[in-house]
This record gives sequence, C-alpha cells and structure tokens, in this order.
Amino acid sequence: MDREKAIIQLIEVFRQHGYEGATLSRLSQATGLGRSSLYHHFPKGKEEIGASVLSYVAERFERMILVPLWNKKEPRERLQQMCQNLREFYCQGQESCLLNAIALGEGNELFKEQIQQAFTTWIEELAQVLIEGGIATEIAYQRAEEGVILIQGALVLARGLNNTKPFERIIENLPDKLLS
Amino acid sequence: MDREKAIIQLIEVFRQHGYEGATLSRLSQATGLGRSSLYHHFPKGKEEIGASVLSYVAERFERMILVPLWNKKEPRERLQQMCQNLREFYCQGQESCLLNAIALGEGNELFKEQIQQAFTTWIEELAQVLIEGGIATEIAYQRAEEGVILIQGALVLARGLNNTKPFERIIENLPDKLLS
DNA sequence: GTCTATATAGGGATAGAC
DNA sequence: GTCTATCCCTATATAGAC
Repeated sequence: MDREKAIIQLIEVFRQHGYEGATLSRLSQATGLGRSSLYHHFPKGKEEIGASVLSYVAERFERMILVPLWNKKEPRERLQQMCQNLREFYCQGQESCLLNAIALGEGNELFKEQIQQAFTTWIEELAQVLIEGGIATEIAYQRAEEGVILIQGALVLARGLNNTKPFERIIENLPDKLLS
Repeated sequence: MDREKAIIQLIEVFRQHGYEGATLSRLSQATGLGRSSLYHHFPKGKEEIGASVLSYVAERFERMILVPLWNKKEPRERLQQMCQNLREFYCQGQESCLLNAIALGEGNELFKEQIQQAFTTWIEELAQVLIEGGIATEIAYQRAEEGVILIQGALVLARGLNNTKPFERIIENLPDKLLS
C-alpha cells in the first residue's frame, strides 16, 4: 500500500515538530504530495493524519517492542531482544519519541487516550516479564515504570545534548537493571 | 519590574505548546497584553520572547537547583535540598520541562546552545557533589547523567499518564540512588 | 506603554478540472 | 490520485495615534 510509504514520511514531521508544528506545508514537502493529495488520503485533514501516524507507530511499536516480550525464552533474553529492537526503533537515540513530541499543546488533548494507553501497556507488559523472572509483583511494576522512564529520559537528554551516548548506555544496562 | 510578571506568564505557554505552538495570540492572552505591548517589551518579537523566557528559567533553575548543590553541608543533605526544590520547580510533576518542550522544531535550532548548556551544567554540578560524597569520578558522571535522565523521563511519563506519581517516586528515591 | 489598523505571509480546508 | 485555484482564518510584524 502506498499510504504506508506516505505515513512513514509523515511520522518524521510530527516527531521533529510536534502536532502544532506539523503544518500541511511540511507534511506536503515530506511526502512530495500536494495538499489536495493529502486530503484525498486523509479526508478529515490534519487531525486524521496525526491519528493515522500515531496508530501506525503504535502497531510498529507492538511488533518490534512488545511481541519480543511475549515469546517463550528466558526473561533476560526477552528483555535483551526488546533493547536491541529499541535501538532500531529510536534510530540509536537520534529520534525523539513520537509520544513525547505529540503530547504537547493541541496534540495532548486530541490524542490523550492513545498516549496514555501506549505508556500503560508498555509498563504492564514489561512488568509481566519481570514477574516471570521471579520479581515480586509490586517491585516488578515499579521497575517496569522506571525502565520506561529511563528510556524516555535518555531520549530527551540525547536530543538536548545532541549526543546519543546517554541513550546507548541506558539501553545497554537496562536488562541488568530491571532483573537485578 | 513588570517584565518579570509577564515572563512568568509567558513561560507557561512555551511549556505547554513548545516554540511553534506558542503563538502571539496565546502569548497575548496569557499576559493580558495586546500584541503591540508585547512588541514594546520584546522588540525583536517572538524569538526574543522565547530567548527571554529561556534565560529567565535558567536563572530560576540555577537559584533553586544548582545553588543548593554548592553549600557546605553533607552531600546527601545537598541532594535532598535539590530534590525538595525540584518538586517546587516542576510543580510536583504537573509541569513538563521547558527544555523538553522548546527543543522541538524551530526552537531546537534557535536555542540549541542554551539547551545543551543547561543539561551539561546540571550534570557537571551534580557529579561534583557525588565526587565529594566519595564516588569515583567516572561513576559520578554516569550517575549524575542518570539522575537527570530519571527526572526528565519521569516528567515525560507523568504527562503521558496524566499522573504525577512516577515523578514523586523518582524524586523521593533520587538521593539514595545517586549515593548508594 | 497600550491601543487600532494594517501589511504580508502562511495556516487548514474545499471545489473542480484532468 | 494529483493538480490549480481559491476560501477564510490566523500567523508574525509594523506604523502611528493616544
């Protein structure tokens, strides 16, 4: 489907500029499509584009990050697989998180549920792995939450310092940190 | 000075909407000043407003967060003071970090140096305290970096979940985590 | 120091030809 | 499915009265 190609290019605009900064001009330029073509693919306009981008990323996130947590291997191995895929998902820390970028201004109101759902699910699935790794339920949830915090914080700092090392270091140490 | 009152109200707009979403209409509404009054106080327009907001917050940050790190008390006590002030600085986690909000889109290019400087200084000063607390230099820098990452990540998650508990928990445990 | 008025550009969105 | 043309609104910014 060609819509998918377009969406992949649209993601970048929302990631770099947030919802309000993702103007139709930028969206048009990023895809090479004229405004009217964008409206042909997304009849409800910018809000539909944002929603489509968000749900495409949510699918990609599930496939790359959550699915590896569900397999039958050892908990540590599953976490290592997640971390490996996180490197790719966030381009070694060069990409900021779409959830962080889009949760500003208007985007925060428009997509509140999807954003909250994404974070909640991630923490939940991560906690399940830790529980299977023998960690007490309450601690598992706290650690899972802290794992997500570390990843998000590392992405913020990597962008602020213009240096991916903080992200790489956090990812490298994450499995140990979660299971210790 | 009345400019200070205005800036305090302007901060909120940039925090919630980022640089591109901080329109003159919103800035005007937040302060109660008309557009032309804004141009009287900030002749170079929106970019000057953003720069002024950023440097005002940098001063406030130094006063509330960095100065407590420089006093003569025990390292642990200094960190506890920093954490106490962080709660106030970020309004118990209800406020997102201006650095994160403004480092999107155009703002990221316009204010790159100030943002990078702010993060670098914070990590540096935090590491010094840890070194005085008997932690080896290299470890101290890694821990300091991780402290900043935890705070930033906690703010992102608190906003995403619409729940300040992740932030409160991170702040509560931060001194132990840094010094252990 | 704040106002009204206005300039110019760009915002999101739609109609209709091809 | 993409284009041109166009709508109305809002964006940043400026000029000049008060």
